[in-house]
Amino acid sequence: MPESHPAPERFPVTVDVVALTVRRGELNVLLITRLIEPFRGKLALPGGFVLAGEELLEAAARELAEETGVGHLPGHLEQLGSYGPKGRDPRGDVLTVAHLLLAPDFPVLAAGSDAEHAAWYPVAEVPELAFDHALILDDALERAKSKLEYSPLGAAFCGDEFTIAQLRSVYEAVWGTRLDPRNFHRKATGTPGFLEETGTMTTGDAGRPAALFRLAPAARMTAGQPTRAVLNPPLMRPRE
Amino acid sequence: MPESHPAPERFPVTVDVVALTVRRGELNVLLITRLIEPFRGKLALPGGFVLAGEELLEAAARELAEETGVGHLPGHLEQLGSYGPKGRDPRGDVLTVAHLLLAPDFPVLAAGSDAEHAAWYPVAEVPELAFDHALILDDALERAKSKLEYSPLGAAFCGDEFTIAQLRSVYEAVWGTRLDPRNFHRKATGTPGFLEETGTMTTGDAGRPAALFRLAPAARMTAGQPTRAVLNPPLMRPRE
DNA sequence: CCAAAAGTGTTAGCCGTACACCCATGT
DNA sequence: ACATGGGTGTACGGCTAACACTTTTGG
Repeated sequence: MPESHPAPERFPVTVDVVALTVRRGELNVLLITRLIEPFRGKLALPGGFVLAGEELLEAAARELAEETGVGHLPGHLEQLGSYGPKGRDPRGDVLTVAHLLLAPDFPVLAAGSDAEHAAWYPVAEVPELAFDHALILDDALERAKSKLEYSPLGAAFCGDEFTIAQLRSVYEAVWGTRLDPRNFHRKATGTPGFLEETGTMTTGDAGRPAALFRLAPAARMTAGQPTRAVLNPPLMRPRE
Repeated sequence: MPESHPAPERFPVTVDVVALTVRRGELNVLLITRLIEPFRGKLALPGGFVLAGEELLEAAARELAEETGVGHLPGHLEQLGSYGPKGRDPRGDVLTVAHLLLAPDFPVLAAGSDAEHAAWYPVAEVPELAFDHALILDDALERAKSKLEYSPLGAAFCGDEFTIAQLRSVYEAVWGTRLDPRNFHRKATGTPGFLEETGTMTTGDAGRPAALFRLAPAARMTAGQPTRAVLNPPLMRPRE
């Protein structure tokens, strides 16, 4: 923290959100189509300016709500990192604090605002993005992959209750690998403090009904703060 | 990225640096004594305003140099995370981007600037800090601990050349545990792409001379960017 | 010779992987 | 009956943890 000898420069500060979900077995990211310059017509991450009196997470949650129409925070939101301020926006220096949302598939407002239109895109098919958003997306994907190894946040992609197979398909989509259903089942159910059985079963699907699980209390959020609980030993993603 | 309907708020943006080193087997952090209000007389992390045209890392490196007198970046510097802007400074909203430096023990300028005086403090004995710096320090310590598990950055605490025992003492200091010298030796030297022998040996110490190592090329920085190389399998810290 | 630290060998047990096998439902 | 997916048992291999032991220096 400095004294004020050099007049403190002030920067416009934005928040961007990399919202990830799993749809039909594929990892998807929420992108908006820019209807204004710069980068008009290009895809970009949802985001916007931090307003006076706002915390970073608040601002990210607000921008997400404004651009998708979701009523409340649909999943787990955390800070990813900050980018800039130099050379990322042709209009001038802007610092952006990127955020990562891991959420179940939620509907985005069909008719976006007058300036932007949001939709899900499979990450494997994302075209060129505006600003430095391709870099931010890369970092977000890497963060998501490692989050799944060491934290119970894979469940953030599912609803409140889910089967082991649904959870496994999340891991497979995010990591881009196939996992052995039997070993995954044993590992997920056998990790203390991770899952708890609801007692109910699925029905109507093909095959034997599956037990429904939810996150164990120790693995859930604590007072709005992301849990520090760790999966130990980790669920390891196959390396290459 | 937004259109400009709401006049974009502009924030003063600072960078703070949590500089960690290992001295005499203890993890130490660089702190400055504040000579001006607010928090006059209290300890704080070194840091200061981001200037126009600066990147975040540049600003962090500049502040570090200004407050310690080091000529060049003495170790590995990376972004930790952003804090604020609300309620962290009594003078008004300030966004700060915290950084983490892992470095060998380097001397700090005895006579600091007119406003601040920097020195190393063992992390176990850090008293109350100014602003939200205690929170930032906690996050930095946690980050440092996990960095050692998955990256070769433990070596950033050592000089260019070091013995396995010196490297082990880094792990022990950061993790606050004792490690078996024999198993650590095997693991460190046996991990492909981590260390390479210099060919020279120490001399003059008690006991058998030790071989000197340096980081293998694959584990070093690439063009100023922190390496993404990963220790796989990780060097695991004992849990509890 | 003794202490001290470096480095190697060896073993037991845990855990991840692979895969055979049984269970319970929909059609 | 059969297909489909849920769930359990089991064996092998690699890795960690624990520790006995040898090597090489300084005092």
